[in-house]
Amino acid sequence: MKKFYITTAIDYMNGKPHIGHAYEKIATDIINRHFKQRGLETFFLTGSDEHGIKIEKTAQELGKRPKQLCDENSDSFKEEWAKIGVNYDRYIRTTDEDHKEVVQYIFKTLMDKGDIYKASYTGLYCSGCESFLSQRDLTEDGLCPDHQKKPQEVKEENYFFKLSKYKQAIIDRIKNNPNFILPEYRANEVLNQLENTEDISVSRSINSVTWGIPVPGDDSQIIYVWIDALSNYLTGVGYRHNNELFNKFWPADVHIIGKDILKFHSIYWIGILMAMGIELPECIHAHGWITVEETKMSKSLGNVLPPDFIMQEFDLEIPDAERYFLMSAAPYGKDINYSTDDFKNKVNADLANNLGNLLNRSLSMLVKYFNGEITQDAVTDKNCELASLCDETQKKVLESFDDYKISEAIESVVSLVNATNKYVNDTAPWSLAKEETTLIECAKVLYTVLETMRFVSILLYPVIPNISQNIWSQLSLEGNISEQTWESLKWNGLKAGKIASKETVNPVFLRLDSELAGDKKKK
RNA sequence: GGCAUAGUAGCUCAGAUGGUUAGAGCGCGCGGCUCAUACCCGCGAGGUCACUGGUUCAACUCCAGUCUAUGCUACCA
Repeated sequence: MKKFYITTAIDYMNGKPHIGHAYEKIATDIINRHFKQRGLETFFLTGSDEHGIKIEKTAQELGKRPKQLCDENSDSFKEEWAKIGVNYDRYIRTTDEDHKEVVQYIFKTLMDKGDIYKASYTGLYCSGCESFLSQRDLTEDGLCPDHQKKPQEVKEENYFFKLSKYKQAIIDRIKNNPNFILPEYRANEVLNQLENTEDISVSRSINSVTWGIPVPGDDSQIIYVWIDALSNYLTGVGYRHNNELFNKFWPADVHIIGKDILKFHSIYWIGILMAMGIELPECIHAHGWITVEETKMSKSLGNVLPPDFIMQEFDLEIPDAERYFLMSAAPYGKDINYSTDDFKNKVNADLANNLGNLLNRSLSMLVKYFNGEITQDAVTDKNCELASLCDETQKKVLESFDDYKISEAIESVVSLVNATNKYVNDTAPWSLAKEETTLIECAKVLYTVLETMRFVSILLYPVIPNISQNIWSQLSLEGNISEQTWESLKWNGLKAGKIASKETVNPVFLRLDSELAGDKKKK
């Protein structure tokens, strides 16, 4: 069986989760669910990045121990992921024992190999922050933005990674693999940055950071958080601790990350793997930001919104609409904007009016004209127009997901739904039901529509799992929709028999009432 | 400052290798249907394809420049 290994970035635990974190996890979850449907054995890794000076400081301010802060925050991340339907296989924490071992092993191996060496480092040190600042952290006057003081030049012994040694190999890798970095235009940025790449410092003095993994054999140094963090992708699938798992899943098929950390993944991480002689990931996919009502979210603006804020705003019990909007509003990779109106319009139009109403009208007719029963002679063969459209649609969905283009996949299914609504209008089963002679035609039309709905529910399941399950149940189909694979996408999956009654037909997604939304907004 | 990407209907966006009247969805107007979640279907209005030049029989599509937005990077500091 083929495998599929997908990861998210691990989130930094010095704060609570927000919608930006959620966007990435949802995208990853959707891709993962899709590939599982294809019959691949999948592994979905997410987790938290827990070391470093900022966490140490935040914990101190709150009067907590760093580990305690991370325990609390990682719990709230996990809670949020459960709320929005993110189903991962492992939640890794960089404070996990197996991870610490892996990081030290990597560091030691590279030291032995000579790819990590000791050298002195001159940096700008702010005594207020108790840490080194880079040029770009400073204000225009060269002051520390937090303390309004000029940082001092301090010399420190550090360990360095010989990144320059792998520079050319990284450049070649990117140039020879057009899909290595997605979206493609980001690859240029990375190549640009590579031009000026030098060896990087991979440790910090214990005098500036204590919360981290010590350099093996040198307790005066702490391993740089990025080396620590990036290695999670190895630990997460059992590197050095579960060979069977590791051999099955490594290398990663795709790292889903934000555009802000592309450099670390496509340069540092690739360099380290090359130095370790470990196979490289297939693809690094960088997504854009979410803006809310055209405003960038930031802590300083105080407009950081929680992962489920859309659900909260509209009092939604399931995350489907939020997932749907975030993934269909813009192509993955670009920035997307959330606005209450856009959300309402999009979700009402696609999920309630087109998808939900289609199921509702067709099942209602089945109940009304046939007592909810599909008779054997109503089962149509696959030569009908809609059947071949279902076939085309699944091919398009497959192609879109090959390039991780979620919004494109959604669009294909939505146009199938629209075509089905048109089909119902054109064939007018309510008229066919009036004459005894055309009753069988009516039955066939309804079967065709409901069978199409079965396709739609499977195709959209990765995005809207709860709504899809609801459709699945209302069609009285057996089993759970999460177990359905691409194999189920064959015409005539819906069998003859009584599948619905007046009581079982219910809207799968109600229109968002405009007045209700208005009230909520005023709060 | 350098490099990159983008600028297409009111809004969100599609538009390989230049070639008939520039597309979709939403919104808007009109009409139809009545099975349905005031839903669905059809028709229509609406665009100097950022701007200016150029190449070409022909440019939204190629070239140059300008403006704007965004990203990466640099330096000034």
